[in-house]
Amino acid sequence: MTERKKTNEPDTRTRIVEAALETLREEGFAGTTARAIAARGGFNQALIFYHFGSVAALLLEAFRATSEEQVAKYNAAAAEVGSLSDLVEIARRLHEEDLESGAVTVVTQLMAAAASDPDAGRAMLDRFEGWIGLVENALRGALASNPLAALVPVREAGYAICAMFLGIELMSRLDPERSEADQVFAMMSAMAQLAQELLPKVLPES
Amino acid sequence: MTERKKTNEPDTRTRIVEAALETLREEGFAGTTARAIAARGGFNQALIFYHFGSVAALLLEAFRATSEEQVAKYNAAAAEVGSLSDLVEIARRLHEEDLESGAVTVVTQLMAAAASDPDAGRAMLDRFEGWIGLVENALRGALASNPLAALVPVREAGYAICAMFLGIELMSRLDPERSEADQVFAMMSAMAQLAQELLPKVLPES
DNA sequence: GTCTATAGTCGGATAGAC
DNA sequence: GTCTATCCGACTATAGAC
Repeated sequence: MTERKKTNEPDTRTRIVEAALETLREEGFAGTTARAIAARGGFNQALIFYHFGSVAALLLEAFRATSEEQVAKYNAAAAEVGSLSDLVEIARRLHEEDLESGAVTVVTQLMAAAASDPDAGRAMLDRFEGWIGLVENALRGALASNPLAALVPVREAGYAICAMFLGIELMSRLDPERSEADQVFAMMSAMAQLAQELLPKVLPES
Repeated sequence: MTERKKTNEPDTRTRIVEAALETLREEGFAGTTARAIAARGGFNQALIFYHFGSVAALLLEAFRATSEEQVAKYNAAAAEVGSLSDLVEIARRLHEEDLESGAVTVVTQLMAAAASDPDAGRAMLDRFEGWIGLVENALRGALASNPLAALVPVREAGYAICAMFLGIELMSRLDPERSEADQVFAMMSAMAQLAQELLPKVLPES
């Protein structure tokens, strides 16, 4: 990795990665060309090939960077999860922040694009493992004081929750004004509340 | 609509729509060009523009066609749903059939592509309403004999289930060999079973 | 490391013959 | 309705000056 100077200016690689993410978010995968990225970031198109070799390699690196950043950010929050309600609340907050940052939108765009390229698909899945693990951890915390813990396979549930989150993001972006994500999170919050109240009555402590 | 001849040969519009869906499934959105569609279907590229005006218009029409077909097909099954377990089983079957047909993969590809085009996004969302309604109906059937019915808002739950399904499809396509969809459906089946056994004990009949 | 310029390819779309 | 031929713009990627 290149040394970071003590200036406020990010180095070129970082600027390129950030412009790539921004383009992916605003223009979608199909609109994320070397020219579009360079125009958005205000640098020369040829720099992308000098620094990353190809647009595809840049996008993979950009996904790695944003995944690491986001997972680190939410892992702290996940460690504090003590109930299903907490878990829903984190998900809600992540969604809300994504309306601005588009970090998850970037994931759905890259996943859809990688669906027809086995190598890219495998690479994406490897990197997405961090997200699933994040949810698994949060889920373990959420179930710690719940008799349901013995009955819910955390891996599968984490996978399913990630899937739902991606799907909500995909649908919400189609027409943000008609997004029903808020109501969905409210519903899940109510369900979590219900599960916490009712389950102890019917399940014995393990 | 053009009259259907009494031959086994589908008319040209149909052939084009089918080639477009096949291309979308095999090559992804980025690879779905007029030339690729024509090559796959064995017809002339110019026919796409003669019959549909543009590639984008063709894809929208293709989505309409496949959605209507799939929703009609599964609406019959949805009407028979009498429990949460039935609902999970339908979802599992749809997923299994999608491994072959790719009908849902097409939806995720078109949704991701439409994310950066507000007009296309709204059109996609309108047409996706049929899928949400399908799940809503199945859910009503699943909850009919369950005290949970009074507590679960069917619209939100239907939306969430659709989202999860799309997400599972998106993730599964990245590397079909590493797909965890089967385990996820098994987990949901167990949860449905559990809900059916336990909830009546703790919720009064409404 | 960053720039300009350009080669080479592929895409949407149309004109016009049949 | 279907074909051939083609225009033209946009793309990735590279060569080479600075």
